[in-house]
Formats: sequence, C-alpha cells, structure tokens
Amino acid sequence: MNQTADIKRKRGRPPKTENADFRDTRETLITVGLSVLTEKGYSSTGIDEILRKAGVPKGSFYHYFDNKEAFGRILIEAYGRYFARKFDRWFEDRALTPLQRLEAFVEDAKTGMARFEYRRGCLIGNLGQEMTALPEGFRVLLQDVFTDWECRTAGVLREAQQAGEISKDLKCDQMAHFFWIGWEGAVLRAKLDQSPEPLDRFAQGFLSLLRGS
Amino acid sequence: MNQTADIKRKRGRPPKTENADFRDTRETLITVGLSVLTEKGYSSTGIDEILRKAGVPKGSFYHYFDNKEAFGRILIEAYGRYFARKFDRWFEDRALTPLQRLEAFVEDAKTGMARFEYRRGCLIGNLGQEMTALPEGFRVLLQDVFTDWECRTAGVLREAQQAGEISKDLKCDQMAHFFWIGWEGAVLRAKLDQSPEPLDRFAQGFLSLLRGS
DNA sequence: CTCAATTTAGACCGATCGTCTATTTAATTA
DNA sequence: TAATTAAATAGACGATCGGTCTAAATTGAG
Repeated sequence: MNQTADIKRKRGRPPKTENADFRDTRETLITVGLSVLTEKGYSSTGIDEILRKAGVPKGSFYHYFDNKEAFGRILIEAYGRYFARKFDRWFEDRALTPLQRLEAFVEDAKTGMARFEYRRGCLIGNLGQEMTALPEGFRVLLQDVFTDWECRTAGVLREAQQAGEISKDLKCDQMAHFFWIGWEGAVLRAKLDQSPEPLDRFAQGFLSLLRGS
Repeated sequence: MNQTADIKRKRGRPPKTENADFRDTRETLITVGLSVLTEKGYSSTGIDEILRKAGVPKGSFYHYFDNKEAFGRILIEAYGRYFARKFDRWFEDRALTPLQRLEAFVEDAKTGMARFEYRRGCLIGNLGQEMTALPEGFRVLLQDVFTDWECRTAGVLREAQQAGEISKDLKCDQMAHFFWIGWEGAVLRAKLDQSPEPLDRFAQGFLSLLRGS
C-alpha cells in the first residue's frame, strides 16, 4: 500500500557513519506530511496517520518538531520552496514565449493532479480554507507564499508584454493576483469533480482576459 | 458571546400549542451548524461545539439526527436552498439590468462576509476542499449544488445577452461555470486576507471578460 | 568507563463520537 | 382520571484518537 515504511529502526543515537538505508527520519516526516496535508488539510490530519505512513514511532515526531503547529509551519515553507522551484523551471524557459510558459505551468499542474487522481490539491489553498481553525500565525505565512507566487507570475506577464503577446495596458500585478485568486478555486473544483476540466476552463478564461478577446 | 443560547428547555414532550419562546430545537441545531461549518468546515467541527453553542444537550442531537453524516447532508441541502433564495432575490429584480443583478449579488456577498469579519466562507467550497476527508456520498451533493447555482447564473447571463449588455457569442454556461470556479477561490482568499478585495478583484476581472475588453 | 547526546518506546490524559438507558412531560385512550 | 404511549431531554459510558511527556536504549566523547 505505501512505499515508505517498515524499515527496522534502531533505538538510540545512530552511528555517525550511517544514513545509508533510509532517508533521514525528519525528511521522511516532511515528505509524508506534505502528501497527507495536500490531500486532507491540517485539522483533519492526525500525527498518528503521518507516523504510520512514514513508519516512524510517535516519540520521534516530538523529537524533531516542537508540536503539530511547528510541523505545519515547516510544511508551509517547504511547499512554498517546492513551488518556487517549479516556477523557476517553467517561467524561465527561453525556448517558450512567456504566455506559453504560463500554459506549460497549467499543463504541469494538470499532470500533477491527475497523478494523484485529483485527491491532492494545493497545500496553501487547503490551509487558507481552514484558516479559522488554524493557529493565527499561519495566516501571514500563507499570505507570504501567495505574494511570492503572484510576484513571479506578474514577472512572466511583464515579459509577455515586452514580447508583444499581450497589451501594454494590462496591469500585470493585478492580473497575476486575479490568476491566483481564481486558480485556487479551480484546484478546489478539480478535486471535487475529480477532473482536470476546471483547471482548463479557468486557464482558458484567464488567457482570453489577457488577450482581451 | 453567543446570541442563541441558554433558554431553559423543558424536558419531556412539548405542549401542542407551544413553540412560543424559542425556535424548534432542530431548526436551532441546523442554524448553528451552518454558522459553525461555514467557518470551520466539517472535519474539524465536533458535535459538542454545536450543541454547546446551541444550548442543546447531547441527547437531543441523536434524537433529531441519525449521526454527524446525516446532519452534514441536511446542512448541505439547507445551505443550497438558502442560496437559491438569495439568487431568486437578486437575479429576478427587474429594476436592475441583468449585469447589475450580478453586481448586486457580489455586493451582497461582500456585505455578508464583512458582517462576520471574513471568518465565514462558503459551506460548499469549504466541504469541497476537504472532500477527501468526507463521506464519499457528500461529493454528489456538493456537485449538485454547484450545478444548480451555475444554471441560475447562466440564466442571468442569457438575459444580459438579450438585453444587449454582453456579446451573443459568449457561451453562457461556460461563463457561469468559470464564474463559480473562480468565485470560490475569491471567497477562500477573502477569508485568508480578511478583506473584500479578492471578491472585488475577481468580480471585476469576470466582468471585463464578459464585456470583452 | 562514565556521562552526555540522540533517538525510540509507549504510557498518559483529555477530547470527540456515537450509543444507550433513564427521566420528564404531554397527549391519547378508555 | 388513571394508564399508556409519544416526544423530548439528561447525561453516563466506552471506544478511539490526538497531542504531550517521561523513561529507556543506544552511541559518541572525554
């Protein structure tokens, strides 16, 4: 059922020369945490489930993280970084026009959601939705991630202006903001419908808006 | 702290002529349930919290509802109906042009979110987001609500076409679908930012798209 | 060979969910 | 009007789970 699991762990301080067989326990917890939280969010996910899937005993968790909240903060940061890398990959591909890069990102997202049968969404969107049930300090972290993503998106839109793909009259910051507002809705809906169609529908509408037609 | 609460409930079968002081217990539970679930969603809300806020003892809950899942189904239906009424109110107001009716709906939503300090979002969006943590049967209920809302929205767009406000070339069903995909994202973001700005930004973008400019 | 550092083991408490029985009050029936 | 039935509340209970915390095990350092 689960690929990460059940390697016999030795108790006590590990030998210095080790780290052979299995990835660092901490990294494993983060990876598994991301996969579970992108699926079910923060509140309805229990530590136990993450530990079970990671094949890590409970005691270890509280060795590596102060508590669930601290773990959550680290997941938000890790997820933000993961996407920043994705953007660098797509948004700076000179083989494509700026608008094609945006389309490539959309295709990549579709592929990603399909791979997990539309069960996993966006961690930031998930957590934003449950904001009122979350530690208040999460709010600014989530907002910062959106700010970062919107900046990067605005950048590619400006390049599209310079390349003459879209009108110079468009306010790129506002358009990037619009994109991320709606895109999170599209991810949500794709999860509900278990289909890529909402992602396509929103992306297509957004591009029409850019092209002013 | 809480307006609904703490009216001394009489034990036992109620007199036939009654229903004077407080609303029916069942109705109270539904009302309170809606307010809590629009805020925190399904998974992270416990029955006890609803009972406490409603001032209703636990024994009553299981008298009126089979279990939490059955209660959730009833809340989805009640919320769907509540919004259907809202649409009837705004979308059939002949004093406004069709597009103005859409704008009136947006204003109403802004007012509604502001009233609760942007803590409450859309029940259907909330539950859609946590779909993977929900009883599988909820999926079709949520989809049906969106289908209904999109139909009503498509209707007002067709009226806008007939009134010459927007191009006859627009596919109203698709545009209504686009609206609801993005609008749920806007509600999510308004909750995160505790601001009406995402609602305005999305609505304004959507209207530009309709007007083709 | 101690002692500190690092990690695992799992006990523990409180909260949540759903059930169940007892109790209270009103309506119905005879 | 007494007995019975219907309708609702009271709240104890067990099972389970989530989060925390302490004890134990293992290794490295002096």
